[in-house]
Amino acid sequence: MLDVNLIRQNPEKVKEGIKKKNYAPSLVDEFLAIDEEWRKLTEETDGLRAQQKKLSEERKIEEAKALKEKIQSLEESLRFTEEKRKQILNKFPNLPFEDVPVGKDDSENVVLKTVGDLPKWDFQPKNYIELGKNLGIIDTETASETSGSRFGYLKGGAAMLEFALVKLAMETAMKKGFVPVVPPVMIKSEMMKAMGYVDRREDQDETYFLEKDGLYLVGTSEQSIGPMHSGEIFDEKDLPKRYVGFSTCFRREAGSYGKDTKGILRVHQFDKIEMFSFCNPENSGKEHELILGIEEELMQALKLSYHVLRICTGDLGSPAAGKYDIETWIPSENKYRETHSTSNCTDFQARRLNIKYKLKTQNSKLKTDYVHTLNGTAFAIGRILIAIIENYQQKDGSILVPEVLRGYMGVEKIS
RNA sequence: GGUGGGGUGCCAGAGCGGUCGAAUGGGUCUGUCUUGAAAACAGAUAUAUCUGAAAAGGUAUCGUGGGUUCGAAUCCCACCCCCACCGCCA
Repeated sequence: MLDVNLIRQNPEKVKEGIKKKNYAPSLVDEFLAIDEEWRKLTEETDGLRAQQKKLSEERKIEEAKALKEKIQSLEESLRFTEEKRKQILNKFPNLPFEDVPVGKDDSENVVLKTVGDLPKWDFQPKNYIELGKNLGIIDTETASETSGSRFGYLKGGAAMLEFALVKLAMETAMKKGFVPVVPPVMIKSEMMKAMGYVDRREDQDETYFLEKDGLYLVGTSEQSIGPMHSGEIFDEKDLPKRYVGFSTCFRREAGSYGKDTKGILRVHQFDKIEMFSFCNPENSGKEHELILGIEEELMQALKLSYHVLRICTGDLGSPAAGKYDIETWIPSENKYRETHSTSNCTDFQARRLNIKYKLKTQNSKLKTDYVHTLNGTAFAIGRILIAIIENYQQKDGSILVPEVLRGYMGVEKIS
């Protein structure tokens, strides 16, 4: 949610910001109009209520009675207007930081740096689907029988790789003060809304909703970690609050028919380790760098080639003000593909979740302000598995286990 | 799934139709006292929103949403959540 006062006082700036994110600037005018109406109604209703209260206290029951109907009808239109106002306000995306490159979509993201060498082979490398099938560690055919398209079984070495990756990611993040969490994967709709993922039709189509229970399946553990502190006020000294969550993630992939239909790159269900941080607004820039740093550390530990992208305004998504992606080299596609993403959502989610912190002002008075929230992928299992399998393949079709994972795996090779 | 109990401010806990934004205790903060601290004493201590330059004032908030009433923390309805026990279950 955006700060109402920002829209009122700085409509041009807000227009400019949302336009960069491909939202219609007219949203601002729409809001200002309804806001004006809402204020008028509020003032009127409050005045009448004050009158009624006074009469009531003086036991002028008849006179108070006369006001009742008027107030009730005013309250009704106030409720209606309020609801509409809220709806419009919720349509606003977070504003991008000034230094985010302006662009219409993912084609205009900017490569910040490229790290690691591309693998070289003296044989014809295979893609992970073939490798995984031959080794019997990835099975999408059986999965399509049991569950339909875009599902997969990870077996044997692939399953063991997952657990090794989880352990590595958890341990790495824990060293930086992240508390490990296994969160619920079903959350209430109000929490999903607060995280800013179901405001628009397109977003709704992406999530699974359990009608009978009124619960959403999370698309990332960010959605259930954010609400952990909903309604809380932190002491300044308790920030940052860092979590690293492991959870299964569910995505309908409704808008991606025909895209990446084979294999496990784009599936309805995968496991992911996700970092999440609640922090002092002053430090959110630094915190973002920290999270990106951990992602890179993990990539370097796996010795995979990757590059870091600064995501442009048009590709940011609703809650983020700034975002980096890491794309990892996928030999069979001869290109880098997205494996990690980290966003600074500033106070956008905190406003709706109502998460604040107490700070001392200069004259040592206490006041509260919203925290900033950030999230970032440690490992998205399916995708990082693909990268490992392809980049570490051997001539005989076996997969060398990356050195850092051998201790967890107990083997050097998957064959 | 069943039965019973319950959700009140930072915490504990009273209130069960008006004078209640809410007793009392604890905590926290400020001041007095003190070389310093403790103790004692005095005072302060919610949030949101509207009007206003400000001072100030209005309104709303006792799990959530409706309703009854001139008036609701208090009565009614629905929902959510928590606790205990029973059943089922990894």
